Amino acid sequence: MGSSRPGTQSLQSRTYRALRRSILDGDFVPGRAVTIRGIAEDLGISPTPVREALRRLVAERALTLSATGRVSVPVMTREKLAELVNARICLERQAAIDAVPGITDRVVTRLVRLNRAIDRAIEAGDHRRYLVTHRDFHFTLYRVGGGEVFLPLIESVWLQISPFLRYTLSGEHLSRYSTSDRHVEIIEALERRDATALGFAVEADIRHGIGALIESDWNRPDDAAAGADTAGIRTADRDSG
Amino acid sequence: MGSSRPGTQSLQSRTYRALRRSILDGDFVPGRAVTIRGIAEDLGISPTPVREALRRLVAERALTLSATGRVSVPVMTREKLAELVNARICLERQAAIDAVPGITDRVVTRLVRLNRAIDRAIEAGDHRRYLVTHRDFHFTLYRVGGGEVFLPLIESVWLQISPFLRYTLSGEHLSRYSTSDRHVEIIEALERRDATALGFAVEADIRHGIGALIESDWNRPDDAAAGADTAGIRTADRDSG
DNA sequence: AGCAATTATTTGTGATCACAAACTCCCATC
DNA sequence: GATGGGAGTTTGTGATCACAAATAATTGCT
Repeated sequence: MGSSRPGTQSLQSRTYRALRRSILDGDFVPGRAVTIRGIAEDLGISPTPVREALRRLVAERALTLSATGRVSVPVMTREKLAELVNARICLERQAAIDAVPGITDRVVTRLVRLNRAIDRAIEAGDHRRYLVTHRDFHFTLYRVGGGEVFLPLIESVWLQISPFLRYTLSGEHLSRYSTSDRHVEIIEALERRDATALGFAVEADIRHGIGALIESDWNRPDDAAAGADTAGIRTADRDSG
Repeated sequence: MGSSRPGTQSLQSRTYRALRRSILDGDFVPGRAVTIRGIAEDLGISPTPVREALRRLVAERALTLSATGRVSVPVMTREKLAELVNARICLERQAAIDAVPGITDRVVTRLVRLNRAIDRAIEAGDHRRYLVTHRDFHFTLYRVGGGEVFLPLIESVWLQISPFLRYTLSGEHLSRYSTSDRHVEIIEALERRDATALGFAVEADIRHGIGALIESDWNRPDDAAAGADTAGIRTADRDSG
């Protein structure tokens, strides 16, 4: 309504999408504080729509709200990562299984193409492109059967994991923990329309792709996290009661 | 910061909790439009914190945002309910299983007491009290092992189902589809610390408690939904892309 | 130099206002 | 009587402002 042109969507919405994409692409550093006015100035808009976008991301657990009302990128802990992996497994396995009846050869072809794109990104060492194509692969599958319930839940979990991937999936990790071979299992199960095998393949993909990193030394300090609370999660959400 | 007293929490937060409780308790009628200024006037506050609270509930999928920016209580469809039941099963089964290591006799005792309270609410035909105690039973269990990942996801699913329960769990349904016996199975599995049996018990509880209603004639028109879009879900979320 | 207290700046919160789009209601027309 | 158009009202959006709390910077003291 306050839009200048009819076709234009709200500023809050565009701000939300921009921030969300930045988070998913790994641009947000865990522990970093995010200020309303700071983003508003960067985008050249008023604080109002920025506040709404941030609150929405907080509601989706992509960002955390400190006890003082400060918004920041959450810091990962081993316990939280283990929970996130569990959540990914049970949600995405179900979403994949639900997709089976709607799978067409066209979808499988697209997944094969995306998988090749993932391999190319890994070979090129292109971290950002890896994240994008990898995300595209999974959500292309889940979108087939998933409606308006599972996809938002899965997206919330991905948003919570993404800032953490910034550290783990860089350098040698990117090539070592390649998920490509697991994706081949997924594709083969899809070609056979084998829901059970697909479920196991998805679980294996998630568990080996991220779960293997739980025990690695991912908790190294980071230069960009200076001045932030690195002692643990300060996700003292005032509204959880 | 804008709080008048130090101990007081934000207006937006209190508004959010009030609306959320109303939704969970079944006070919100599916299809009904919710206006920012309307609620603001009811609460005697400015539209600003109300807008934030509503946007948060929209982000948690408790309310839907129409293409024109109007907030309303979502209308249930068979497909969506089936998805929600699936989501409940996979999330809550996992949450229950994760709770097993932390189960103490104290928790079991409390669950037994809550189950008696549920029975009393059913006998008394107290719909509201049934919803409250039933919710308390489940979340008491999930809180034991669940951290900050599973609980918000489960809460989001419950928020989506709650407005729908208003219609189904009234009158004869309340007594017929009593979940008490399934809860006994849950308690027995907990006493044996049997995670596998617990998972099946939770799944059975959800599937028979709500899933059985999918095929019943729940889609009857409602007096209070007058003037609302009853043809289906108008959840044209502008930000899903 | 190290540390505590004080000042200055930044930041979130909530109210108010202006604007345009959407909705409602009414009436004219077929 | 049903339908289409137009004035009046309602509503969401975003900007701006005032205020208080929180953080940062600085000063003063030991």
